[in-house]
Amino acid sequence: MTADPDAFRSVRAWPFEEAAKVADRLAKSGKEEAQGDVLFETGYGPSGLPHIGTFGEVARTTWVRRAFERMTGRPTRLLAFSDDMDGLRKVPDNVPNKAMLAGHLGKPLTAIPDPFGTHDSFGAHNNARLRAFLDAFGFAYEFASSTDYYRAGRFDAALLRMAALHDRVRDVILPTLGPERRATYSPFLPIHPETGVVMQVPMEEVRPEDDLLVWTDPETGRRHGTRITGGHCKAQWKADWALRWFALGVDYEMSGKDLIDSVKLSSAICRVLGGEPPATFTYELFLDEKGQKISKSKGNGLTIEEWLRYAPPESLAQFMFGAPGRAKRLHFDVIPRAVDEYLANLEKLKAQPDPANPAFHIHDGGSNDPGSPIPFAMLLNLASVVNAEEPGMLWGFIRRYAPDLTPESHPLLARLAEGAVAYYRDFVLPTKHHRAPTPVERAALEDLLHTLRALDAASDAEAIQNAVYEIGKRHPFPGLRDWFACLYQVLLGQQEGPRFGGFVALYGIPGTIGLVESALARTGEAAA
RNA sequence: GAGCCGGUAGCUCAGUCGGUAGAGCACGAGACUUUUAAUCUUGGGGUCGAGGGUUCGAGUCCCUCCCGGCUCACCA
Repeated sequence: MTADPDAFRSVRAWPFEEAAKVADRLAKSGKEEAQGDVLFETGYGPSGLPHIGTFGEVARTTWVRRAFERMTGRPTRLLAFSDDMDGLRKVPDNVPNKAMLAGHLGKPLTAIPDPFGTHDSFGAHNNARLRAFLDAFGFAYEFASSTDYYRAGRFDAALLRMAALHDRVRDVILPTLGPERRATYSPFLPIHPETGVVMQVPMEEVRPEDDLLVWTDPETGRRHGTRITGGHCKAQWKADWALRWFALGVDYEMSGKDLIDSVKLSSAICRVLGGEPPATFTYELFLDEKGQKISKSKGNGLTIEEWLRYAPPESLAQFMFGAPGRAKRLHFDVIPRAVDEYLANLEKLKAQPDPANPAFHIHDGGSNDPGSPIPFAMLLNLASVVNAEEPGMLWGFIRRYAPDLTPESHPLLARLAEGAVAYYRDFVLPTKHHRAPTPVERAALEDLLHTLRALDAASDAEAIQNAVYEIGKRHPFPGLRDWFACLYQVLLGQQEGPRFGGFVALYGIPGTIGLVESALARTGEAAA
């Protein structure tokens, strides 16, 4: 597609609307020609490991970034910024060596040994996890470590400027704090020269001309002088965000609605420093199936591993694309719908590259993926009907439906078949109830057992079906329907089922014999 | 207290530029048949949360209110 700014401006898709915001901001601020790359940022807290929200934020930011490139033709960068210099507040639950970590509370994550023992520091470990996560999805980004940036002096000029404007920055922040914090608050957090702890103490003197902060350790009563620059102090969170925006010239950053106040405050600080805050975007948080908020400690909601167990990442991207400004329920039940929406959009994309199509963004403009001619919902249904234990059973039916489909020709379909089997195994199978046979049914099943053992292993579905049908007629069932209902309820544990001969042919005669044997061995209440 | 999002069929939701209210599921009826359905056809079901405004015309735009959910007011 040729870059035609006005055409893309009118596209009814939120990434283009966001891209227009970025373009307008650049035009207004006069940065249009001044600097080169337009900078998009996503930020990461120190303690959190990458999760499903991380995927959403990076995917969404990437879509805005690409839309902006199409709209303006300008080069961009995506900075994945890790706030790894932040002090460790509490020992996380999900790590080894908790006692060791407890001895390092308050220190920057990059100054704490790695509890996993695989990296130079806890911060480095978390950073590696983040990068591996982003790489696994093929995101294009540039990683940034806060510690590295501070130490390399990339914030020095901005820090000195913030020191020179110390009172004005405080004036912006203080009204938002409670009276207790207000008394001691400083946007500067010096690193203790002896303990290495990130200190939250009042500044007695802020002397940018001497590159010096003066403060007192409340524990020892000793006064310290700490350099402002060179990584000897860091900025408190909201000031830190503003400092970063100002120093790096961040043009776009999105965040959850829990950070609305922080965005406002950091924007105000950024302006005090003399910068223009980035174009920002607030997305809604996700809820679980009951409408409760997703909380890692509660364990509700859905992890990204769980989603990918049942469906490919494109379907998760489809989910993340839809209505970011709306609170959406994120649980297992939304997966089939997201998959089928994605499949439909993929087909539309292949027919015509429409920038309003979510798949256009997910595939950065186009795709020649053969997709899946079979909807995921149908595969799930099929998996349940045939009691699918592995994808090959689904493929037996798929080939009958469309002989030219193979896992090789349609890898996405193959992935969906695997997901459907997993979904069936995890959600449908546990609810199945194999009832015990009645005396009449027991006799018929024994008859079936002998018949199956006598059958030629190469018998086709029709021959098996006829044999099963004859057994039903030999025994005193009120109707043949009851014989087949017995087969489904006793053997498969479900109310309905596939044509039985076809099922046996696919499932195998030995396997079916096993089902009958275990059903006959089962004791317990017979159905009335 | 401040802010964000929502309220449309029994359920989950879609509804584009303001132009005669839609889908899926569920439910009802029918067709097909060696029991079945990855089959087909079809039906019923709506105060679009309430009120006002703009308009020839409002689910849609504006204002007020009600209800529900969430977030922030300590830290990041």
